[in-house]
Amino acid sequence: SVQLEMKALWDEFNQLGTEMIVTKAGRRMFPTFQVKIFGMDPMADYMLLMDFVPVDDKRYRQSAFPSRRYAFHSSSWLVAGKADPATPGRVHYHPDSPAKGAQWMKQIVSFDKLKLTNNLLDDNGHIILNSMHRYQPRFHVVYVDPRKDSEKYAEENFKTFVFEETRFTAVTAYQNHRITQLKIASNPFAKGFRDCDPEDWPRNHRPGALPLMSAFARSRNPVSSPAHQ
Amino acid sequence: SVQLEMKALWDEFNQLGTEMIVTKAGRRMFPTFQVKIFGMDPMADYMLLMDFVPVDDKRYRQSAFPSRRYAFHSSSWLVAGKADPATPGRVHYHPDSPAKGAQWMKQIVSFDKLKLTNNLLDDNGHIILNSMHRYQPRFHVVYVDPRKDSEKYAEENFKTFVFEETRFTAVTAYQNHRITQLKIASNPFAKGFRDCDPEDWPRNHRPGALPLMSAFARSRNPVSSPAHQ
DNA sequence: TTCTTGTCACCTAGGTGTTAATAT
DNA sequence: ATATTAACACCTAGGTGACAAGAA
Repeated sequence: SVQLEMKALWDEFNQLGTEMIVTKAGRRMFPTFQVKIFGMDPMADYMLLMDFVPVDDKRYRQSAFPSRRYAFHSSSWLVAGKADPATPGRVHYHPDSPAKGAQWMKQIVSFDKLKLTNNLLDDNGHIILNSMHRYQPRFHVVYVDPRKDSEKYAEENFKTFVFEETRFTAVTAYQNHRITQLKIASNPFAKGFRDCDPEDWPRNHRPGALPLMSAFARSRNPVSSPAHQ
Repeated sequence: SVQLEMKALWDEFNQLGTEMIVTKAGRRMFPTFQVKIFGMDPMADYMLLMDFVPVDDKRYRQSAFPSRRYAFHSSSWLVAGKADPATPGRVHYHPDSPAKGAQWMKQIVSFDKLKLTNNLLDDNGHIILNSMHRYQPRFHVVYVDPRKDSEKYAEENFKTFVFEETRFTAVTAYQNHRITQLKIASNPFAKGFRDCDPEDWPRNHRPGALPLMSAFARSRNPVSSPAHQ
């Protein structure tokens, strides 16, 4: 079984409609996809990997609220048509693969080397996504079968885990200002953009104390809640 | 078979009498111990590890040249007596261990996570060394034998490689000023202490063009060559 | 009008030798 | 006199969103 780390944070993002930046060079996800794993055979070898599947066949666009000089986005999504042709469905192997079950289970497994790109010709092995489309990350565990005819057992040696709270829209620039503010508030690398107390975050952000960011986020973008569901 | 990377740099240090800093928190080696490996079974599992053995049973000290106000060291070593009691002979496993032969061979194997400490009570798993003692790094390859009674074959599943040019004296502060200058000139993290042209190093430092540093090093410490052999 | 790109200041994270103070 | 320690400025390396300019 698999447990998603930082679930509280994922939930908070998901509530606003998570967005992930894609760039030509590749951009990490935030939050990072991290899991705790239970119930492996400690002595057996496993490969861990992720892929991303489209949530629907829609292309999104920002609604045409009168935005003064393009400074504000409306933070609500409209369907803009059918999805663009699917991108090459790449897969990201966790760089420690293959490794023993004991190794995977003894600490949190973090996919912090995974990067998202919108460059169809990327040759860095990054995950290629279409901007303005929604995606569902998937996590796969593959048991490395020592038997000679292991291909025959491919089905049973394979297990997939999906956490719906990790869904996101790929974007080249943030659309929902509250997403931006939550990223700034919770990602240590964005600390330079914080203008609130240097306290309270992420120090006090522990499982159980969930909606810490709400008040702060509310004070920024006056536009109401997103319509991503 | 195993090939030492950056051999030219190691030779240059060894010629002056290599010194490695040890600290309580742990200090990396420079140069980093890196090797290219050939002739493994691509499909078999191997563990890679390093340890450090005393070169002799001597304790060293700086000679008592009249040094004005402790500003200069003499850069020559005297035997100060018998070695201190041996430290716990720790071992450093390359963090990618175990891995397949194919994985180890496809790129340079770097021990850049290895740290040296003089703290006998260290609990970070660092290599514990006695300051003012000389050490020989050793590199070991262990074949992970899939057989049930693999312990019986421990001898033949084990291979050790020693590069004498990687010998060094553990120190808490540099003793030979020419070693300091060569570290500053060749270690990117010490760039802040360079006062020469920002060119020429390490850009031009390629195997085949060896004594690039000699002129620069010569111009600093007037004291003659070391006596570490 | 909407979306994308490249550059930038500002961070995190951590590896350097220096230096002054302290320990032996 | 010699050896060790801890704080420090200055680097490498690379992850942030902001912003202005460009593209569609």
